Amino acid sequence: MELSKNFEPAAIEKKWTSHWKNKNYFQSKPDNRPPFTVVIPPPNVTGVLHMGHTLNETVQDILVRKARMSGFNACWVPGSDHASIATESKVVHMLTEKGINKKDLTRTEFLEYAFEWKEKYGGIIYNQIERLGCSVDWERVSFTMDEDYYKAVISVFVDLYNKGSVYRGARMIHWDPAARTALSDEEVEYRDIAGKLYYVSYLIVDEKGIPVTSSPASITIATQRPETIMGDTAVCVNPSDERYAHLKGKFVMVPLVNRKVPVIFDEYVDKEFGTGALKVTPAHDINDYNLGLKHNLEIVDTLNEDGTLGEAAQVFVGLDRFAARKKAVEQLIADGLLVKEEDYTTRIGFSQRSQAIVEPRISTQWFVKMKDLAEPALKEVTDARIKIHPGEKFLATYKYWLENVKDWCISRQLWWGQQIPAWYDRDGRFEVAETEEKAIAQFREKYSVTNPQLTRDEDVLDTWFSSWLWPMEVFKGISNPGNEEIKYYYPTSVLVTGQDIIFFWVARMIMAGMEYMKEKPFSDVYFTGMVRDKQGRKMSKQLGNSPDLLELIDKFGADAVRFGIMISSPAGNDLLFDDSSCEQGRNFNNKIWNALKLIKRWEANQSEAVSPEPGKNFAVEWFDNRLNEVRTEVDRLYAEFRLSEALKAVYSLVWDDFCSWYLEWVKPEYEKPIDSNIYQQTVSYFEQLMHLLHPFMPFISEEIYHHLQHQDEDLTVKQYAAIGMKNQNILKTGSVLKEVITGIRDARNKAQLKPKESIQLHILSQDRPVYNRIQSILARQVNAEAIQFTETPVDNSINVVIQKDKFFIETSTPLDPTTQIEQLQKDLEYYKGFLISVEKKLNNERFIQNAKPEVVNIERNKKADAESKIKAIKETLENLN
RNA sequence: GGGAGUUUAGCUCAGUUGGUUCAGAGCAUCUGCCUUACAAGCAGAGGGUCGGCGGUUCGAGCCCGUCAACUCCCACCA
Repeated sequence: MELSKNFEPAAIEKKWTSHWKNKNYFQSKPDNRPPFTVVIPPPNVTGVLHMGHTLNETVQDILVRKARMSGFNACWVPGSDHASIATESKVVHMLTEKGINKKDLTRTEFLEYAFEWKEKYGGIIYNQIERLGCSVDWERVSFTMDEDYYKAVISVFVDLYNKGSVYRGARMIHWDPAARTALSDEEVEYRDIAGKLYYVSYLIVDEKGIPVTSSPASITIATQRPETIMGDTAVCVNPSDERYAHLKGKFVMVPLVNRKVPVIFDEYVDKEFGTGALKVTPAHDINDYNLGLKHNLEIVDTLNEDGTLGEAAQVFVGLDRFAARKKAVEQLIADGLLVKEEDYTTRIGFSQRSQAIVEPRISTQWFVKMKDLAEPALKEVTDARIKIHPGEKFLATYKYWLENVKDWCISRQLWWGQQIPAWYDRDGRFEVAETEEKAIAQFREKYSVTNPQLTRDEDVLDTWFSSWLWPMEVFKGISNPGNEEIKYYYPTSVLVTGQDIIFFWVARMIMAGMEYMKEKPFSDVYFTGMVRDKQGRKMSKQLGNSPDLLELIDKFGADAVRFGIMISSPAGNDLLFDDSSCEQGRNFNNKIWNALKLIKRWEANQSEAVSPEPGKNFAVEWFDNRLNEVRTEVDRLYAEFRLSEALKAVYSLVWDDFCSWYLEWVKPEYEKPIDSNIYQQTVSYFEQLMHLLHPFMPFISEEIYHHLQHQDEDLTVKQYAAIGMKNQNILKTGSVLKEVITGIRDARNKAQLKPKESIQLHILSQDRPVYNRIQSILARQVNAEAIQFTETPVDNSINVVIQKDKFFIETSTPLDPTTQIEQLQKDLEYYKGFLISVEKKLNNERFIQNAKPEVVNIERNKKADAESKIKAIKETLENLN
C-alpha cells in the first residue's frame, strides 16, 4: 500500500471513531476489574464548546485512556447541563428574534421550545466531544433534566426540606432585573466602575415635621444612588460623632418626596467616610437592610422587578433606575439640595449570565442552610481524602469559602428547570411534597381541609441544585439508591474542571455526596486554568478570539489540536493558546507518519544476517533502555497530574531519541537490506511508542499501530506491559555517543566542511572498549571513512575535546586553525574559572566539616575532571600552535 | 480591606529535600544543508546578574525578611 506524503487526519479520525464505537470499547459495565470513573463536567446546552472545554475534555480523555490501558474498567460518563438561567435567556432571545414574546406563551409551550433548543445544542456539543476523540460511554449520556434526574432533584429538595435544611423566607437577595430572577451570591460578579458620589442636603425637622430653627438647619449625606432616596427611611450617624450630637431625637425630610424620617445612631457608620452621615434605604442595600432590622425601620421598596421605579417611589414612576438617577440629580439641583458631586470608583455587582447590574432586593425565596452541609465537605478535603491538584493553590480558597459559607438562594423566577415542589392554598399556607397528590394528602392531614385548592410554586431551582448531584445521579444513586452501578462506580476517580466553579459546583458536589452517599464523590480534583489568547486576554465572543473547535480540527486534525492545547498547559495555571501550537502538533503527526514510511520501506527488504553489525545491536539495546527510562518518568508525571510534561517527554522520546538518533543509527545503507532482527525490534519500539502516545493522540497512534502489526489488535484497549529494567551503563554510553557525534558535527560545521565530505577520525581515549562498541555508528553519523585509535596527537587535523577524550579530524580540505584555537581558549577559560571555584570550596575548612561526605566527594571528582579536561585542552592547543 | 499566586532566554514554561557542568526545555532567531522517511524537514549555534534590595549558610534560582510589578479569589464602607 502506498502511503500518502503527509498524514491526512480527516478520514483516519472518522474511521477509528466508528470502529471504536462499533466495538463498544468505551462502554463500561461493572466487572471484576477496579473501576476508573470520570463524570464529565456537563457543558451547558447554551451553545458550543469553547477552548476551555477542549482543554478539560482532553485532560479527561488522557486520564481515562491511560487508565483503560492500565487494567482499569474505565467509565467516562458524558452529558450536559440544562443551565437554567443561561439557557432560558438564550431561548427567550431566540423567541424574541422570531417575534414571539415569552409572556404570550404558556409554561408548557415555552418548555417545548426550550427542549427543542436543548436537542439542537446538546447534539452539537456531543458531536464536538466525539470529534475530539473523547472515549466516553455514549450509552450513558445524562442530562440534568432527564426524567429520573428531575425526580432525583425533587426528592432531594423534599428531603432537605423535611430535614429543615431547606426553608422559605423573605431575605435580601441579589436580583437580576434583566432576567427578572433571584440569583445566588456566587452568580454575581463584581467589577470596578467609575461612578459619582452625590452629596445631598436633608432638612432637619422636629417630631412634628417643623424645620429646626437652630443652626445647622440641614445635614449632608453622600450617596451613589440618588434614585433610591425615595426609599429612605432613616438617616444614620455614628453615636460618638460630636458633629451630629445635636441630632438626637430629631428627624429629617427626605428630598424629592418630603417624607419625615428619623435620625438614628449606629456604630456601623464610618465617621471618616463622606460626611459621616448615611441615608438608610433598607429595601435597596444589604447594609441598610441590616440597619433597618436592627432599628426596626420601615421598608419602602421603590423598584419594580424589571428595574424601573414603582408606585412606592412616588416620583419618576416607570422610569428605568438609571434614567431615574439622572432625573433625581436634576431635581435635586433644581431644589438646591445637591451640595456637590465627586468622582468615585466602586465595585458593582453584575449578573453572571445577563450582565445586568444586580439589585439588592427583599424577596421571598427558597434557601438551603449551608453550615451543616459544609462541615463534612470541609473535613473531607482538609483530611486529604479528597486531593486537590494543584493543592497548595486552591486548598486555602476552598477552606475559606466553606468556613464562611452563607445560605444558598436556590429559587429562580424562571420556567426552564426543576419546578419547586411546593403547593400553596388560598390562605397562603404551603406544603412541600414530591407530587401534588402527596401535597393534598398533607394538607388534609395537617389542616383538616377536605378539598384544598392548591397551586404549585411557579419557580424553578438553581441549576447547581441539580448538578451538585451529578456524580451520584448519573448512576441513579438518588433515584435508585444502592443499585449495582452506584455501588461499583462511586466514588468516582478524578474530577477535571475549571477553577472558576470551585464554589458553584465542586464544593457543593462534595456536600451532596457526603449527605446522600456518606462518601466523597471523587478522590482527586484536577483544576485546569483558564484558556486565554496569545496576548493573555480572556477568550470571548466580543473579541472574536475564541477559535471554533471544529474548524481547528478540520485544519490541523484532532490529535494536533489535543497536542496543541496540552503542550502549553501547566497544571492550574492559565494557558495562552495559539494556533501555532496546533501546527506543532500537526508537524509531529507528519514526523511520525514519515517514520512509518521509512520503516515500511525496510519491511520488504530484510535479511537474516549471520552476525549483525555490533554497533547496530548497541542502538537496539540502548533504545530499549531509553524507552524504559522515559516510561518510568511518564508514569511518575501521570501520578502527579503533570500531563503537559508527560506529553513533552513522549514528544521528545519519539522525535529526538527515536527518529533523530535511533532510526539513523540502525538505518541500513542505501538500498541495502536491514537485518531482520533489528527490523522486528524497531517495529516493536515503534508500537510501544504509539502505545505510550495513545492517550494524548489516539487517532494517529491507532493508525500507525495497525500499519505495524498484523494481528488486527486495537491499540485503544491494549494493556501496558510492565516496564523493564534500565541499564545505566548503556544509557550513559548512549549519552556519550550523542555528545561525541554532536561535538564532531559542530567541529565540521565550524571548519565549513561540506556534509558530503568524508573525514578520517582519530580517537585518543583511555576508554577504548566504549568506543569499540559505538564506533561503527559514530563513523556513519559524522561521515568518517575510518576510525582509528591513536596514542599521540595527529598533526594537521581539527582538534575536538569531549569529556576527557580527544578527537582528531583529518580532512583533505586545508585547515585554518584560528577558529578552533579561539574556541579551545574559550573553553579553557571556562574550565579554569570552574576549577578555581571548586578549589575554593575544597580549601574551605568549614565546607569540608559541614557538608555531607558525598557532596565533598563530588566536589573532589569535579576537581579531578576539570584538571584532566584542562590538561587535554592545553595539550591540544600546544599541538595546534 | 483581607488572602492566595506569579515574576528564570525574545515568547511559553521546567527546575523535586539548598550541593554533580545548574542556570534547562520547547517555540522563535541565526548559520549550513533540496543528504535517499520527513523543507510542516535535517545538522549545528547564539541567547538569561533566575524581579530589586537585605539576611541565614561553607554554599541560595531554591530558605527568611522587605520592596516592586502583574494575576486571581474573598469582603456590606454609603
